[in-house]
Amino acid sequence: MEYDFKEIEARWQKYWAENHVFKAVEDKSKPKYYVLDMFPYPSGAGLHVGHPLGYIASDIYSRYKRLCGFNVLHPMGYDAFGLPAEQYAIQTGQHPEKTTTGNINRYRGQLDRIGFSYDWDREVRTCDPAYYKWTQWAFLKMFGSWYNPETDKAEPIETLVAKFKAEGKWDGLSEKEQSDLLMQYRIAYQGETAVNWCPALGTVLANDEVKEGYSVRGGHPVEQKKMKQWQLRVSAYAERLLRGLDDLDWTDSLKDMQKNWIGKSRGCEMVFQVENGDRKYDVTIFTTRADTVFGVTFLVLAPESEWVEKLTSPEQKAAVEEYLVQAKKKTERERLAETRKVTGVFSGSYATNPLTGDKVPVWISEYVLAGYGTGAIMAVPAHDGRDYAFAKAFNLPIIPLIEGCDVSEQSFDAKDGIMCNSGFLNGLTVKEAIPAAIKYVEDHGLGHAKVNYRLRDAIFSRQRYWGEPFPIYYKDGIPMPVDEKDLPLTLPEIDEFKPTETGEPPLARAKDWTYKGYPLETSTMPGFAGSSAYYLRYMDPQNDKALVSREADEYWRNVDLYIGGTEHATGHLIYSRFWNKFLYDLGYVAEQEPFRKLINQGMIQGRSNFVYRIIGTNTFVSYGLKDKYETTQIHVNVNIVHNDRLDLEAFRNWMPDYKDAEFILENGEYVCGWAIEKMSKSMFNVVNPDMICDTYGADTLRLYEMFLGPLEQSKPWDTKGIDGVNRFLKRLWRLFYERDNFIVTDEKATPAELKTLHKLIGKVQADTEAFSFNTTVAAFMIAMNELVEEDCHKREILEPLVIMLSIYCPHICEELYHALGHDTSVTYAEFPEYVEAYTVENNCTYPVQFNGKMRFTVDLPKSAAPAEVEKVIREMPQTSKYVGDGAIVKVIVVPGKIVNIVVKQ
RNA sequence: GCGCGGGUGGCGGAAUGGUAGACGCGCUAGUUUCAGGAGCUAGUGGGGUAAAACCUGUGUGAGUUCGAGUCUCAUCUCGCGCACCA
Repeated sequence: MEYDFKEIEARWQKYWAENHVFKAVEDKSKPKYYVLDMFPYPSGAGLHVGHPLGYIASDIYSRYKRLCGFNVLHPMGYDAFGLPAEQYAIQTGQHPEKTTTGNINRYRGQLDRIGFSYDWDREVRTCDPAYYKWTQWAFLKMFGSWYNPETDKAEPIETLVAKFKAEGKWDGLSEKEQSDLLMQYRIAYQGETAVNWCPALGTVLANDEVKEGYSVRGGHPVEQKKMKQWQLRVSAYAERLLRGLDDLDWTDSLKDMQKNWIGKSRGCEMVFQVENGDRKYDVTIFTTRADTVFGVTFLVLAPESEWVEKLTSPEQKAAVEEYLVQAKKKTERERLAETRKVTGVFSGSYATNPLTGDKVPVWISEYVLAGYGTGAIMAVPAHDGRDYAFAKAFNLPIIPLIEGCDVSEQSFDAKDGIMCNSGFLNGLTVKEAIPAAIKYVEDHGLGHAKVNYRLRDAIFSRQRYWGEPFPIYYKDGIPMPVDEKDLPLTLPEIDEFKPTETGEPPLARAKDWTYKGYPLETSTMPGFAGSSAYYLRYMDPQNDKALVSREADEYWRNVDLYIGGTEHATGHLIYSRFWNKFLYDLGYVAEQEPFRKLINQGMIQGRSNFVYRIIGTNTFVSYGLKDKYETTQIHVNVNIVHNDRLDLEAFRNWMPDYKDAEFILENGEYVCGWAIEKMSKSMFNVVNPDMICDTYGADTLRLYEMFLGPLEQSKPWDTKGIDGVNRFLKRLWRLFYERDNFIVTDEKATPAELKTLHKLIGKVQADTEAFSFNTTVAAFMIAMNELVEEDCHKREILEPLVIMLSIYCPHICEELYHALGHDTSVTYAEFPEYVEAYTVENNCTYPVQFNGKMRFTVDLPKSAAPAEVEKVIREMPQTSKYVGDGAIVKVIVVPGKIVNIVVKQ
């Protein structure tokens, strides 16, 4: 009987589905384990071989945990709202729901072939009204809540109203005024800010959706624009999001990314009095270097700062306005490109240094950001590189404040040295001077210590169709929440998916888009809305009374292992944590943090192949000979290349242009060049998992993806290496079958066979728990080589082997497990127990004393020549003069030969 | 500029401070087969030898150690993230 993977895989996949083998049911008698993949956006291109990498890893771990006796929750779903389906809809008129459903079905088909152990009964789709009901529900909760700084958590807005009433600030306000007041406190609020506007997409974008001035999706230019938008008060959670990282089992690099994004900085706000003619204003600045206040030689305002208008003198008005116009015209991209170019304009007014009484000019410059701190800074050119560049460009004074520093060429930014020219701070180190200066400022009522965060509130509106509608309507212009009982507020049908002629979002096209006779909000929610709490929904996906029931939530709690790409570090992974903390504050979920352990799988890159066409001909020259000709390098479809050898016939048939291609061969073959590039259609290097499943089977695919290298590393896909793991499975099969005969016996295993097995058990256990899947696969191969060598066909060895291997190759192992006489799925088997005694059985440990003080333990195989060992021990005192009392000496011996002496304290 | 990871054969990659290159691909030779993008056996870092011995070897340079791919410092280089955040 041959290893017929196609038949085997199809049969067991059907069996698993029909018997709901992977169904997760709350079971308080078992410990839970929640393994989650970042659910995919179902794009039109389908899966390539890089996508399932993380899914395979999480599946292996899920199956491992099941064998270890855990009740495993391992669900899957789709992040189904999003721009590409909508862009496609605009071009073709095809409803996004239709394309999305089509893509989901295609994804499901591809996923099913790989043999994942998902509980598909728990599938969620973010575009399903039964699902986005709870996205809208969470939004309503955020709209109806505020962040109470005293209790340091979110609370219902009613507690704030009560507070206002008690303070006499509420009664007497009009309905509009009350709404406006509360809007400044709500967790989900509407506010006017500078947003990333993408004209090509016709929508605003969040900070993490923009990269280097272009939209992440589509790569269209993005500009800054002031607009009224829905926002989430993520910034209120900055400190908790930062502190929460400490308890998480995430990589340091990912934590650093989040820390960086949150951007906490401790400093001090200080008030400078500014005179514009005879009018006086108090301008507050933010600085982390309060100690340098004696070196302030000017102030700088952000161009968008509200102070600009008030502090511009009549004489400078024209110049300032000219500058503002110039600054506004620039796109975000141009600003970035001119990062080091210094621009600015004098406002005409002067500020008084609160410590020295000196008068310094107030300038306006782009290098100060309106959105951070107070939008105004005190400039200390001697000790800040940016201020220095500005001072040099506009010829402003530079006062050094640290003994012995040289500021003739560049500023001295380091935070060390002794202060000088600084009044009462003279003689202190910088590290002493900072708190001393802040204390002085506070004591004299000139300002106060202040912590700032770079984390901004999340822009939550999108001017698009294919997203969750906001459950908000406008009563005489006042935003009002839709009643909870009327959720979900489903997306209306519209005839076209473009914005309206007047530039309104597509929802404005909907007929009767009203609630209680009032107009509804026409924006929709962004992509991250639906993905922020999906892990909670999996716990209780059919519940129509709550996002998740208390019972389900208290059993599953949070995700124990989350696997996904690093691209979500500052988007989804921040928003989800925020969302979860908010729900925690209101008592809806049991855990503060959603994802306990997180692993970022690396990208699988493509391996492109090239052919070399001699210029002006249709002749292609083999790689080794190409330097003798003038050639152009052309991408060739990797699927018609094997081991870098071109299939000439397939090449001629590939494209009409190559029908009559001629070849210059080396050794009778056409050798292609190659390079590692991103896997993409345009480079003809996309490898489809379906194709691998057809040729080699899902078990081989799973094994090979893990074997490629460490999970977290990026690595190239190279189909040619797959033969090795495929061979491994064929050899496994041959341990069970010889032709049509089942050859497994009940014979007792030999010590050598037991050693092979238990070495493997130990390695599989340790490496799987450490997520080192590539070395685990290698361990299986080593064991296989030994078993083939030993010609072992014994149940005692093969059964535990099959159980362990089933986490990697479930289909073939299910088949073999049943062949061994079992009638339940291998999923319900137990992970074999590791017995150390079997693996050290061949070694001897000799404790040795020297001079009655030292003890040597000599650990060596039996086969080592005793005379040789004795000699070493005798000679040791001479060769090991460094050995102290109580040291343990270990002699490492390979058969017959002493290799090294180890000393351990 | 700041922060975080990496540099090991022809390739992907292994190595609790202790035989560097596991395992796999590729390659070489042999063998088997009607055939194969098939199976089996042996070899495979470089130099050296008939074969051994031997020499050399983990980006570069120092250091710690009886012993360093691994630890420390410096340096070069690649990748990623943030980026006028005061």
